[in-house]
Amino acid sequence: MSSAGLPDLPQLKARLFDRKEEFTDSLQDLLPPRLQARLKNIASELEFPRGECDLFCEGEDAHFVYLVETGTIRISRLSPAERRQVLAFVFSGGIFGIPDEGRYVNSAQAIGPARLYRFAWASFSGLMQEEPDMKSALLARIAFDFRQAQRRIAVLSQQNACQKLASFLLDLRQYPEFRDKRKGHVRLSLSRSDLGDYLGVTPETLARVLARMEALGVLRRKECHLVQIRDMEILQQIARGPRRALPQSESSRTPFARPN
Amino acid sequence: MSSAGLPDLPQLKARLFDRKEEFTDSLQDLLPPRLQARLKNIASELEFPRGECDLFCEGEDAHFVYLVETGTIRISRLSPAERRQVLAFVFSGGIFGIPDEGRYVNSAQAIGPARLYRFAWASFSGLMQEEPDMKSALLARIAFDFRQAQRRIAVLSQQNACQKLASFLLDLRQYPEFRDKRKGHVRLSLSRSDLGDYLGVTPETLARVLARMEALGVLRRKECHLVQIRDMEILQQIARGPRRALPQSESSRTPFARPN
DNA sequence: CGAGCGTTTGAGATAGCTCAAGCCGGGTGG
DNA sequence: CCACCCGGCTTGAGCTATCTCAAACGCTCG
Repeated sequence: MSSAGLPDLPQLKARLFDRKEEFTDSLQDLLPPRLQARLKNIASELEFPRGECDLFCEGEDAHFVYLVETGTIRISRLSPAERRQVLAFVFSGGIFGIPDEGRYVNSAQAIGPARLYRFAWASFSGLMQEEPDMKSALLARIAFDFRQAQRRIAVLSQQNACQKLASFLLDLRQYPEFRDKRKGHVRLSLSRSDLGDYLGVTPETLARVLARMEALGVLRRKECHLVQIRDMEILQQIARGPRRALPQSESSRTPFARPN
Repeated sequence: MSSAGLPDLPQLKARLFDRKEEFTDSLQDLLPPRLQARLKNIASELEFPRGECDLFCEGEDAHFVYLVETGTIRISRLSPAERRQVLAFVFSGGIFGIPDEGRYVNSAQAIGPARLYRFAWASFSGLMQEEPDMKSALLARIAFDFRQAQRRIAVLSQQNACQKLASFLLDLRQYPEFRDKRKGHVRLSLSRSDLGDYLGVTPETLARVLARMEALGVLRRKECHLVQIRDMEILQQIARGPRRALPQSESSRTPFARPN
């Protein structure tokens, strides 16, 4: 779009609480066909079956970068207290595995079936040196990921469990792979603990929050990995509302911040 | 360093809980002298007095990018519930104000005296198009910021108030501008609410946590913006420890997770 | 010297954690 | 085909860290 200057950087599409409907920022889409081809040239294609598959672990020497074609990749890190933090889920078009001083700083697993492109880091960075547009595309993508991370910072540190879940569900709707055929249905192809570790909440709390939302009529659990959003309006109100309602007064604004 | 491929990307130096002693990732340091000069050519220099100064607000049209020479910049965002989240503090060598679709997504204020370089976005991105190394440096810096954000995600969602404060203090030691002349002294040039909004904790809790740490002999409050670290060892243990100690058992591991 | 802001301390309320038990569904073996 | 078992999910009960509101304190600047 932006005619002058960088024709690539300003493509990013994430705002804090105002999500957009379309939401693609896949690396490929940022590249002209010629570069897509060059990229494919140095790629090897990987296919993963159902079930979890480790791709790499934090601390390992990093030889490859990955690009997601289909599926969901879990990027996580282990705290010294043995607790896992899920930093992000990477979907179609996302890139991951960029080294820091030659090593991976995070771990990555495919959860469920996935198709990936894998690039040797040497060829990948060589290609970037030859092709400035390649570098720009990566820059745009990382800037996008950075903004996503900033949104997560805000969500994690300000929102209560309900709000976090609501935010997550609203985020998911951006990704076509999660929308079920029937309108309003969202497929959670994640275990509760994956989701809990992502939202900074225990699986038990997650279950309770789901139950409460169901009681409120906001959603319905069809199977434990399929939920039907029944009231998008309220879901959004929940995500936007205050963490805690005013203790002794009307609960008019959000019917959720004070659940009892 | 890295001879083959990208001579710039792998320079990043942040690991999750294992901080390094030196910690510079300033944009300038990533540039050869020639480019530093070109950059300075398109810069205008800004000087701010003591006290808070707004640089820009989220939502505004973005015309400038900023580079910090000295001082501390607070990058923040307002949630729909009127609550401020401090996303980051930017120190010397940091860059901020990169637009998303032509707009700022965050707000920025100088807290305390500061010197900045300001670039018109058009010239800045033009320079990046001409000079691939410029683009690489920006890429490296944003990748660095991204990793910082990931660390913050882990800290915010796993750590309790004590741990967050401990982590913050340990982080600060990386930045020379915060080390007081006397060894072990750290100058908090931030208000308690700034720090609280950064750590996702109320100012009251922050005060209590400081008091507890003082009682434990980990640190001492000299003035309310100057603390002396008295036991670095324990401070690190606190930051690494579990969020909550095992309810009924020895408190041998960390003397802090269960404070009473 | 007083006003006013930022910090600290106190008291009570509460959301989310931990531990523990029940539940449900899918896969396996008889 | 059924019974069983196992892992993941849910529900329950109690506990605690942190929040909220409110008051005391103490600098700093008129």
